[in-house]
Amino acid sequence: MAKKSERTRQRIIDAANRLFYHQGYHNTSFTDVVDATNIPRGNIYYYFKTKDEILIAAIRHRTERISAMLDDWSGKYRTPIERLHRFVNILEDSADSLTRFGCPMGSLNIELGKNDPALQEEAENLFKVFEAWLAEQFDELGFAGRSHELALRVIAMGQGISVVSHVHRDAGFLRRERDRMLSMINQLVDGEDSCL
Amino acid sequence: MAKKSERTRQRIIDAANRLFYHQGYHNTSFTDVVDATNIPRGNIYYYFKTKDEILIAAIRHRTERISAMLDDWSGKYRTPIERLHRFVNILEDSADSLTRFGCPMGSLNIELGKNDPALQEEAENLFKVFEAWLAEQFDELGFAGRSHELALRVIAMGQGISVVSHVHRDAGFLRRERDRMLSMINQLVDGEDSCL
DNA sequence: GTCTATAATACGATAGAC
DNA sequence: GTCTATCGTATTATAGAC
Repeated sequence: MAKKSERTRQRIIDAANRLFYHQGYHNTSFTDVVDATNIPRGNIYYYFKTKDEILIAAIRHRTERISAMLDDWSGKYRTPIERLHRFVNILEDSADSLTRFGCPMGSLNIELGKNDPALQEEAENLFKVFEAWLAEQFDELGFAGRSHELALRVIAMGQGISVVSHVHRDAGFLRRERDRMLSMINQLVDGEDSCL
Repeated sequence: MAKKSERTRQRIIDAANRLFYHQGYHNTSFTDVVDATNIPRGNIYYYFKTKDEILIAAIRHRTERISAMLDDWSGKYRTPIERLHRFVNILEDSADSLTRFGCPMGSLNIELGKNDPALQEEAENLFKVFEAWLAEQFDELGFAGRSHELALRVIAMGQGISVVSHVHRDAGFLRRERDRMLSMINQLVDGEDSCL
């Protein structure tokens, strides 16, 4: 079992990640993290020198979790098409939170991109991990020449769907568009003109 | 000519709109507005009782400007297809700022949607105005049954493109995807299967 | 209507006892 | 390593002179 100090550190990161997602980074205060964890201020400062450091640790933790998830999917699903379907079904798995709070990585990047270039660069990795994995799948499907382009397009579709469903609090739109994305992927694999 | 007090009020709204777009609402302080306008604090509070009131006035002003722009386009362009092309070309007109700061209405809605429901409802109108206008164009094209669905989809595509180009600071992606959107609209009008 | 001074509080961060 | 008390500053907002 991990040391207690490691678990404390992780509790801070988990609470911060949730707060930054639900409230936004600049709208979340240090006191919010204290209250959410019941860990005293000074103790949190023992683990992280600044609020920015908490954010960076939170982003890195998210990135690692996503990497692990994608590795798992690469092992669990044998064909690229199954993997792409699994990816698109994130929209279903997270329909409620996407509708309420937007996409965690999209909303964070947009907030940080405005005025915090160093932090946004860290958050950009969340996208890069997904995009590299998606591009692998398109490579395997024989779209080597434009696999990255297809990956970006799939990500952009997911982002657009998340934004609109969030703006209107409309999970129905999200689910309808998810179904469309699944069809488009099927069409691409079947060699039809698929709009992707 | 408008009264001086009206012009002062408008100067506050314009500066706030710019700051909220470039820095985000919660990351913009009252002092930022003071510094940007050179209008003393007390004077700004004479026009707006709270920071939230400045935001609401700024959103309403944006909404009115968009409405006026769309009315102008409805008069200036005679066919729905020309109007849809004009809409998509926003991506070209604003390529630089979209890449640097994201979409003004998308990023604002995402920020406010997290924790400020009353303010987000106001910001949602920015989307509704665009969507109603787009739906009119699809109605005129003979897609009456699904004109709102098509409008939402066009908006979602624009949002997704904006997010991805902002995240990677990649105006090239934005321009390539804009071209694709124009083709998709042409295909839709030509009766081809267009993915829209 | 215009502007300065300042109140009241929230913020990120530190000092130092234990 | 843990925790409390507090510093210095930035924040939104107000009071009140002009």
